[in-house]
Amino acid sequence: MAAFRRFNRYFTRRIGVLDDHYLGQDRPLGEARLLFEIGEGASLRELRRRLGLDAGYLSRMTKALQAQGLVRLVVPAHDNRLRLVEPTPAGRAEVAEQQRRADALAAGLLEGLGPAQRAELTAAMATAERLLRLAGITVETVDGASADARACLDAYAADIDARFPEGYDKAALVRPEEVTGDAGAFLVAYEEQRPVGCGALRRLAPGVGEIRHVWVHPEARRLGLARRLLAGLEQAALARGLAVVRLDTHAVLTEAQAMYRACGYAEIPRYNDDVYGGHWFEKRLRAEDGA
Amino acid sequence: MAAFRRFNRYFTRRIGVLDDHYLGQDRPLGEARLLFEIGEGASLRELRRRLGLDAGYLSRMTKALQAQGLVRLVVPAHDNRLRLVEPTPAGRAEVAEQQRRADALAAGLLEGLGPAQRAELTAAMATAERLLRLAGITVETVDGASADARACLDAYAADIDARFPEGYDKAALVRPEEVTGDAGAFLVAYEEQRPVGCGALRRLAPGVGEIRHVWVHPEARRLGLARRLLAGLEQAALARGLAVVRLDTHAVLTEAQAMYRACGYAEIPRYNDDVYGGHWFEKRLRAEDGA
DNA sequence: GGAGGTCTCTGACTACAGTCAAGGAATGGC
DNA sequence: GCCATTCCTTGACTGTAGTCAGAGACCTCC
Repeated sequence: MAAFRRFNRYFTRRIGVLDDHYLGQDRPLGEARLLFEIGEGASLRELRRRLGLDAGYLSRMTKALQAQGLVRLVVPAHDNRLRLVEPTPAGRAEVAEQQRRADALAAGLLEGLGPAQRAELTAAMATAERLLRLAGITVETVDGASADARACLDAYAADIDARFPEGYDKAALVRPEEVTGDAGAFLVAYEEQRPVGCGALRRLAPGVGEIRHVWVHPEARRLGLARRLLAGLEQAALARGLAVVRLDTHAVLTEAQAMYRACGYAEIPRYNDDVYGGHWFEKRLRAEDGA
Repeated sequence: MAAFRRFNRYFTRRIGVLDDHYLGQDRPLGEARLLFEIGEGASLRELRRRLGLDAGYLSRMTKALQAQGLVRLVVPAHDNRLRLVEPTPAGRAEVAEQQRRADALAAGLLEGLGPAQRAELTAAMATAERLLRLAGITVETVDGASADARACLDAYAADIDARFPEGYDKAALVRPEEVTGDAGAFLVAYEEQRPVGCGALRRLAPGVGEIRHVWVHPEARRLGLARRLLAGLEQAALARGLAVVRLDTHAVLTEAQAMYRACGYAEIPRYNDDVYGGHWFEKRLRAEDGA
């Protein structure tokens, strides 16, 4: 804990401040950040949400960037209230220059290290980033019909539709009422208010639950999030008096199968007529599981 | 490199900004930082140097803190121009509250992690900090009579005086002219403009140099800095046509002996009449050493 | 006993970051 | 067709950070 705070202080002082300062250089920091966030184009609404800025403040900064010839404002056809901000060639060049400067700064910071030390540093940072991200993700029970739940399921369906040789029919997804209240549960994992994973639990038979649709956003994989979702679903099952949970996976999802085995699931014979099923698993839950 | 920048961005956004923001809370960030830096008391001059602030700005902020009853200004007896800033009990309480808040924030960030994951995170951060610090340290050749060189040698002498059972007589230190120009070299390692280590090279005989006074500040140990200093001295020796370097160490400095062996030094018979010598080492240099 | 330098304080600024409220234009639901 | 809502813009502010120049008190060195 003390070590954590120590690192934070040291790192912020050495890198954080510098980074921002050099990035802006000849331009107010707010504008530089905004320009960077615009990227290849974004709506003002989106930028306001993402950066948490006041509408008036954002409007003015955007105008300033426009006056400098760095961005263009266009009105989208489908909604005349909105404004899309797009970088001009000059704006793109400016961002590239920002990146170049930041890279040069980073290179300068690493100058004193040999290749082996750099590799060690990179590995340590990757580990720290992975764990910090995982620490920042919260798993919440939401209504199966909520927008976030539907968005996750849509992404899940699109994801496996691309991976299954036979595709995936969205009609096979759980219905909201199956995962609500006593019947079951729907969990969504949030990273900085953005849903990045989900999992569903439904009642299969008395005392037996089924786990379905465990999914993690591609950008949030390899953090250990699927295990957290699984543990949360197991806890939800126990809370509903379901001492046994089952699930099936498609034959192509080999990593998923490995994870279920590692989490105490044992392969069992086919228990349903799911057309996508290739492997069936079961786990008997005890109170300490999913804690 | 990309990973490095990625981590910087992520970390700054997640931790750095928050940290500062929460720290200040009901007080301008500048004042909060200043109060923290004052610690148990400091002179305005010192604070100005350390924080890189404008004299007028600092004066005003200090006055503001004084008006809030958080610090006291006293004039030191030895120089009436200076002002010492000391925290009042209320100021101390304020800093403690800052710390408490920052700790709570950090604890909140780590909440989602189990003990094993926390340990992994802490280890990764310690590694990253060690390497970043090492990367930020520069080794420079300075005049043996310079203030920094003398400060390092004084610290070195005090250090080993405490460790040698028989104490240490400063008369045994190299004289500035022995480590100047063609005769030898004096290296000082700087971390953020502060000298944190040194090493001396002098000519012992034609083609033979002697390395002396390799020292690292207690707060900069275990970074691998002694090896860098040693490599720098070897390079300096080669540049002066000294293909062989020797050195001696006291019997109690066992870590130093291990380091010399690891760096290619072989123990040899006594080659001088140094009263502090307990082990004598030699290394034949090749062009690639010390590069 | 100056002369030159150091240290602090004060006044007068500037720029950036951010907030609040009013209002116009457009949209969507009824 | 109306009304509430959304989205953006504009004007009027506030507070913080930071700079610059001048002046007074004091110190050190010669």
